[in-house]
Amino acid sequence: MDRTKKELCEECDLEWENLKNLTEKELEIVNLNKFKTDFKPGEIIFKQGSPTSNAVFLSNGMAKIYIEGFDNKRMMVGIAKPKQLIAGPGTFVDERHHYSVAALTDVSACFVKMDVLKELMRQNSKFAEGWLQDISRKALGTFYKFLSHTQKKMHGRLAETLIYLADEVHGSDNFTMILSRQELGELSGMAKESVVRILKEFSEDSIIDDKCPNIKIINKEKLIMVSKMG
Amino acid sequence: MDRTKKELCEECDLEWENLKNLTEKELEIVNLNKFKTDFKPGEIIFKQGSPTSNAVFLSNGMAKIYIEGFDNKRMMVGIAKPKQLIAGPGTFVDERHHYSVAALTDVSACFVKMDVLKELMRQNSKFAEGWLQDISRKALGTFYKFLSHTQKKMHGRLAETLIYLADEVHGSDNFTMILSRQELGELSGMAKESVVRILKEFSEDSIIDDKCPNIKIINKEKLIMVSKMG
DNA sequence: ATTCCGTATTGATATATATCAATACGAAAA
DNA sequence: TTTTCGTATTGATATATATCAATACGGAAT
Repeated sequence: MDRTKKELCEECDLEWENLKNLTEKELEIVNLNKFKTDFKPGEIIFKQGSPTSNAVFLSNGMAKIYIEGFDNKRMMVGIAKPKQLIAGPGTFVDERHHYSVAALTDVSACFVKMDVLKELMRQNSKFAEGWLQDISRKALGTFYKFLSHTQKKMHGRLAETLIYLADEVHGSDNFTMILSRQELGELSGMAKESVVRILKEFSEDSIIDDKCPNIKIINKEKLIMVSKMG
Repeated sequence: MDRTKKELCEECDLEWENLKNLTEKELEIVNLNKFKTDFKPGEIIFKQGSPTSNAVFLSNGMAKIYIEGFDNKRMMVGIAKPKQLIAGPGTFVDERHHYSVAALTDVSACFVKMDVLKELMRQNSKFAEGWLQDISRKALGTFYKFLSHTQKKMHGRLAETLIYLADEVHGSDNFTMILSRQELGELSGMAKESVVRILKEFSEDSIIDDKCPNIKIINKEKLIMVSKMG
């Protein structure tokens, strides 16, 4: 992590959808109160338990969002990409992060003072509503993930995870797997060995093509079928 | 359900904490746009998939909030009490309920037009912020429940559920169990038979005293211990 | 009081899944 | 090139938990 690099990053101004609800003047304030930092793979962007003093936007790269639970076990919540606000639900509750975020690839991140965003939220009701929408959408996502973890079996959950990676993260059925088997397990709620075995089954059934760091979904229909209660 | 009973219900004006952020005038608007309905145990207050046209506040009684998942299985999210806003995360996303709510006891509920609340949210930034806090707090709760379902074993989850019922729902270690074993299972993520067996163990270990509809937590320390990774 | 029906309880069994242990592989370092 | 080390893979086994089946219980209806 290189905190010396502190500069304006014009290129990520309008990344978060909700920033479009700000006026020129308000956006200016945001620009004056942000700074950029770079991270290498594996480096922690912020840590569970630390104060939510800044909101984070990735301008480049991907990061994993995860909770450090009991017994040193981790639960991965999802993968953060550019255009998203990363600021946990603790922001409006206890001003503490309730999960950690770590870079998966090279990452450029913009930090924006949370006080500034909160103040803008109070001034601009469109912005407030957008933020409500953002939080709601994420809560809903967590909800459904919770449901599938509770009710689906491993095959279904792993299929779901692959679909998530293809559709939501990479936007393609042919992508480079940036997660280790361990991490895939943390994301789909199973042991790494189970990930390996099921991935192998999917390969044998010609549902996916798993060439080391590259994953290609061959039979999406079947994968979707498995994900719905496989 | 008796929809003919439509009257102002003065007694529940200030129940939801966030309503305190409204002015007299704004509160007046809320009062003009609400109506009261009564429900009997088992009756559905609103159903998953239906439009979020109204926010609901209970002025009396308790209700279960649950998701109807795959394969007719249910997942109970929690128990709603008076003083709380019941309006799922769909409100700001797709204007659909993502869970159902059904009365567990006799219930009196106030329905308030969602459009009215949303408009007030746009006018009054304190109210908007309060709503953000409310949603965040709930999201955080879901988060931790998710974590414990993923990482704890049955004993820990059931202990946690009992603590939830005592502390959050009834405010006493001595309460009447309003949930069936089936429902207890839906709330703690296990089969009803498992609930029965573990409850019996807790009784044998003198952690609880289970006299049919009444539950008394005798050894809270031990129950807490079990809940933390039992 | 007797019947009836849903829920609770109990025991036996099946199944999903984690854990443990051993080995293989592949990239970085020497 | 060889060594080293973390990750991946595979197989064997243990364990948690669900499911199935039978019975018991308690309140509502007759």
